[in-house]
Amino acid sequence: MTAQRKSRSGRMETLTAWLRPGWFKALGDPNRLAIVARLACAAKPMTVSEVGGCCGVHISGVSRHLALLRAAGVVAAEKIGREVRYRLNLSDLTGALRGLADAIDACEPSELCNPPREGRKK
Amino acid sequence: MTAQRKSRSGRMETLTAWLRPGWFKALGDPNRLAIVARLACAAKPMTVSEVGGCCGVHISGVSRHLALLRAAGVVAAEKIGREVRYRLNLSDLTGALRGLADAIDACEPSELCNPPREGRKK
DNA sequence: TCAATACTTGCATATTTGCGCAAATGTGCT
DNA sequence: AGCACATTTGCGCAAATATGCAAGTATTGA
Repeated sequence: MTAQRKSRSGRMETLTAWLRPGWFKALGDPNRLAIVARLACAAKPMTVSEVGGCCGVHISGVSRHLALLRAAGVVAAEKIGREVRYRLNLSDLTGALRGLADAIDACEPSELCNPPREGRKK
Repeated sequence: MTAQRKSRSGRMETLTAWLRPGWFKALGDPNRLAIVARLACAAKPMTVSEVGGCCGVHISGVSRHLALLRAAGVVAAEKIGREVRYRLNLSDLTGALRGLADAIDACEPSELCNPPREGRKK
């Protein structure tokens, strides 16, 4: 059993569980961040076309960005008729941020933190 | 004056101030995350060679990763003799994570969140 | 049924990125 | 000075990524 302890927000966590490259990678693009920002301030879920207005990218690119954010768990999608409404995964997102912060604080100089593997081939 | 309010952690913040692509990009690589994890659990600052053990990458690659993390403000470096000791920017890191979480929570459906520009040309 | 609308996906292209190797730089030691 | 060790940097390559355009798939409405 690895050393863990109650965090500020009352969860148990291990650092590496929060260190997901794909998650950060999803947020590591200016246009995707613009999309996230746009969704964060939206009163309600937005369609792809609506979201598209926030960055000067072709609608197909926006669609791809949203798909990627969805795959990373940053946003959620719901298909309604011929349109798809995207919204920020609010609690997951803030939960991940605070969880990671807590995990870093709670990190003891003993647990060997092994790298998450997910990236390129070599 | 844009709408802001005291956050859970007592700071004032705007969402876009925390949404820095370069920061997420720095953390969006498996090997760099491994490095971060390694440094997080380290009792004291580590040299490049020491850090290198945590991921199967040539030492020059590790050096580059650390330089990138440093440029992003994730780690700090101190040159001591012929070696360079890297450590996690602990408070900055957790502060950014919680600050962003707070900013997202505090985000009102009114402030237009304009995209941070930093990425590729077009 | 037909056309318009909303979104996704295949493809080609340009750019970025991660990597190893070798050379360069910097520092300590004898 | 001469040498070993630590780190950085130039270079080239292969893989990944972002993007636009065009074609494909649904779905709505006339």
